[in-house]
Amino acid sequence: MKQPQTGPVPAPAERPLLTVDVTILTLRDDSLQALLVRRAEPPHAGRWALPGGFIRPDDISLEGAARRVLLDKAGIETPYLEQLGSYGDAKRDPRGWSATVAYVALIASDRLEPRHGRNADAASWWPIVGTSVAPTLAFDHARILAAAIGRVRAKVEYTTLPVHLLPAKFTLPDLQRVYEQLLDRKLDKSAFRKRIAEVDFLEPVEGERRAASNRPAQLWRVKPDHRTVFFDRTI
Amino acid sequence: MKQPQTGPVPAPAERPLLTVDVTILTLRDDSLQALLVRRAEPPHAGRWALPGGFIRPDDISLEGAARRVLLDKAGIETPYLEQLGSYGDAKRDPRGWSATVAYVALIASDRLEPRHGRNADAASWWPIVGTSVAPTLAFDHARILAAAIGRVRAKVEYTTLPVHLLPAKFTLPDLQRVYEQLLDRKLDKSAFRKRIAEVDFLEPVEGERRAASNRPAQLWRVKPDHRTVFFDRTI
DNA sequence: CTAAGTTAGTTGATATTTACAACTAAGGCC
DNA sequence: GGCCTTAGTTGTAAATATCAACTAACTTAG
Repeated sequence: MKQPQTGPVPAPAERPLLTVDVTILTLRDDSLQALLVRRAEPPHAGRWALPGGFIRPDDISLEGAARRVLLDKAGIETPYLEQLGSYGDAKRDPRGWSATVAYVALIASDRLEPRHGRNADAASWWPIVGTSVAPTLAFDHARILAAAIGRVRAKVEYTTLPVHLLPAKFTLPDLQRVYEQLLDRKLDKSAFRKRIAEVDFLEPVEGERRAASNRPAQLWRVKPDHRTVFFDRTI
Repeated sequence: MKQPQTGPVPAPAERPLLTVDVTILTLRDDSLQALLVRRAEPPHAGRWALPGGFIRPDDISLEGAARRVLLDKAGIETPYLEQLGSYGDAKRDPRGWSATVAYVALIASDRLEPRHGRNADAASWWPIVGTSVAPTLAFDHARILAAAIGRVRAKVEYTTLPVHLLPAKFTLPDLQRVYEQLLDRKLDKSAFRKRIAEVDFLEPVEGERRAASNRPAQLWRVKPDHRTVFFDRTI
């Protein structure tokens, strides 16, 4: 009666717990920040944690569950969402064998709701310092957060991902500043613009420019069908 | 009684099924091949599938479960193993809400056991054509396999990952041939050697050379503490 | 109304890297 | 010993990156 592929279906009581946890990042006050929620119940009651939750029978998919969590905990809809990886072992949750599917989400600060979903009081934004955040996090969330930061920083080097941290319309100097903040180094203006032009994912917002007490800058938006594109070289 | 972080622990019967599935790749007969097992039991009885299995209470971690599956199904121990991603939704398995954590494994063909573990008769190697394999696979395994191939091909461009498809000792022309096979294009010899030298992850096996009816080539091995390294540029 | 200050956007000169091919090296084979 | 083959290195032209200077377009001060 052997079943080479998977073995028999495990009894319900032997099934591990399965959750999703989301690292939501935004740029506020010139720093990268993550949304954390304070846990009300044990385990780790009182500790800050990544917004997350158990997979429920009415979720349509893992990504759907991540979107549900994002909407419940932060009132945030349809940001950039990418799967980071899964973390699971017998010990990470005292309630039993537990696995979590971690996601990274990016959102422009102008798209944040004034009130963060239904649990606004328990949620707040924390600046990222290095690869972590000031408070001690619940479970293995510090490790997950560090991996999320690492993923984002790595992708900044060779993709257009940072556009998701900007409003719908932005200037090229805006975009360059975001790259520079995330990479923590200065970029050459002409080389930067050449890369952006090469991958051809932006279109000018005709007639609109951002005025200040200097030469106004052209406004751009991402082309309608845009997905994150990769540069031939690093930025 | 609200629990902002995760909600109440779901009743055992509401917990999704959780599996690991592994795409094991090797280079045999000058082609990239994946190990598949034939399913004996429903669902999808008779179909070929990625080796996989349910997470069991005695597994120590997700990666541990992937290693167990690899050992059970293919008699393969400690190859290169990397998490690919997770796939889960309400419909992918008729038995209920199901998620799988997918892994990619690479192994040198000289490390394959003559008999593939305990279910040798039900397991066999299939050449990769494009991004898939000849038989129709069970569940969503075709999609997972395609993602695994894509991941490996992408990483070949900018990492030392292909060393894991070679025996412990190999020559630089051997290594270049592996890169060329995976990338499906010719590489420049001097540029290739420059990249390899830059990242400095190989050491010569002193005194040993591979003889043929021509100039013998230096044998190399990866340095003891080696992990996959990234090139500054593409290979 | 003009000059100064500031940031946007472009251009060009120089240094570095890449691509390509030719070259030398070292073995077996006849 | 000459020839064939593959290993490994070197050199040169073309492409690309780097760096800084330049022009452009606005506001504000006087």
